Amino acid sequence: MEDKKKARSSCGVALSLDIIGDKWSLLIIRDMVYLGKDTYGDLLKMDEGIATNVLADRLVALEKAEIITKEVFVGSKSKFKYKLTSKGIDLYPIITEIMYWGSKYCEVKPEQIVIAKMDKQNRDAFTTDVMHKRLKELTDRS
Amino acid sequence: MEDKKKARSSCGVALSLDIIGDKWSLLIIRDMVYLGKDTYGDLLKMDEGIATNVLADRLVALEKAEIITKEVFVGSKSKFKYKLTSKGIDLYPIITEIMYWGSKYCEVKPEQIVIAKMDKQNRDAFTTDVMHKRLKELTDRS
DNA sequence: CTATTTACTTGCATTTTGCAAGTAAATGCC
DNA sequence: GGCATTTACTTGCAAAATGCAAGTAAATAG
Repeated sequence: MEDKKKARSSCGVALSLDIIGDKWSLLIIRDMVYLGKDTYGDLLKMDEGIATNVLADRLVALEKAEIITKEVFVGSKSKFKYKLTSKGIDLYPIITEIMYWGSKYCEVKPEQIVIAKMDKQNRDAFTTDVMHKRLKELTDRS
Repeated sequence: MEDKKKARSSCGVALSLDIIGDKWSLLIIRDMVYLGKDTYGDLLKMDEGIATNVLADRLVALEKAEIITKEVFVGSKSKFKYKLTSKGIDLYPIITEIMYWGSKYCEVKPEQIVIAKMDKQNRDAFTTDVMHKRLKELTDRS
């Protein structure tokens, strides 16, 4: 029953990384917030090829951390819908900064170079837009 | 000799996480950019208690990724100095966003709550200041 | 009522991390 | 010069996280 590991320290960076500092969590959040994915099946199809057991495991962990919620689809019993909480949506600025760094220093696909060329103000506006969209979905039908 | 794993995809987020998406890299960078640490010994003393072999391993990986450089101390042969490159310093905005999220949602130490209460403009200014300081050190004596 | 979809679980190999101890060159001190 | 200490690691082994292939089980579709 007990499974929360003890934190490494009380630094905000370390505490955050204890939750999302693994190989997959942020990629799951990325697809949810940016592409709007909300089912196990869709997330499983992500470009990077996450293993079935790892995805299942991460979804449980993210739910425990209150970053996502899980609910059954209306009018269905075998489909589940995963949704970001506001805590989860708030991870998007982190993802944006990571993407920006990547588009500056790694060989990313062409579309992302557009982001790299934006100035900070435009990037921030873009980020805020995506977050507002998700936050709206969240509050519209709660 | 060959040890570069193939990338999971060409997404900037995934490419970045292939480099810095482990339990320790960003904590090492944090101490270097924020606390100015530059030796193996100092980094080993970080609050979170990194293992000696893991630190050694990460330093090699970060050097290969051109995020840090390693050089001998002037006037010494048994001390090495690790320095961030500009690519490494550019990771700081990511760390700032992670710290901000942590200070908003985790139980961080009191000092960091100050950061959480700043508005975005002030946080960005703070981040830029720290980066400028490190960049200056880097260019002053290259 | 059979086939397919959806969301997983299970078992096992590989990789990464954690922990304790050991090493080895350089330096400090008398 | 010689011995303790500092500095920066390496080594060996245990535990945890990830990767891969296959299997399962309830619900839905036709």
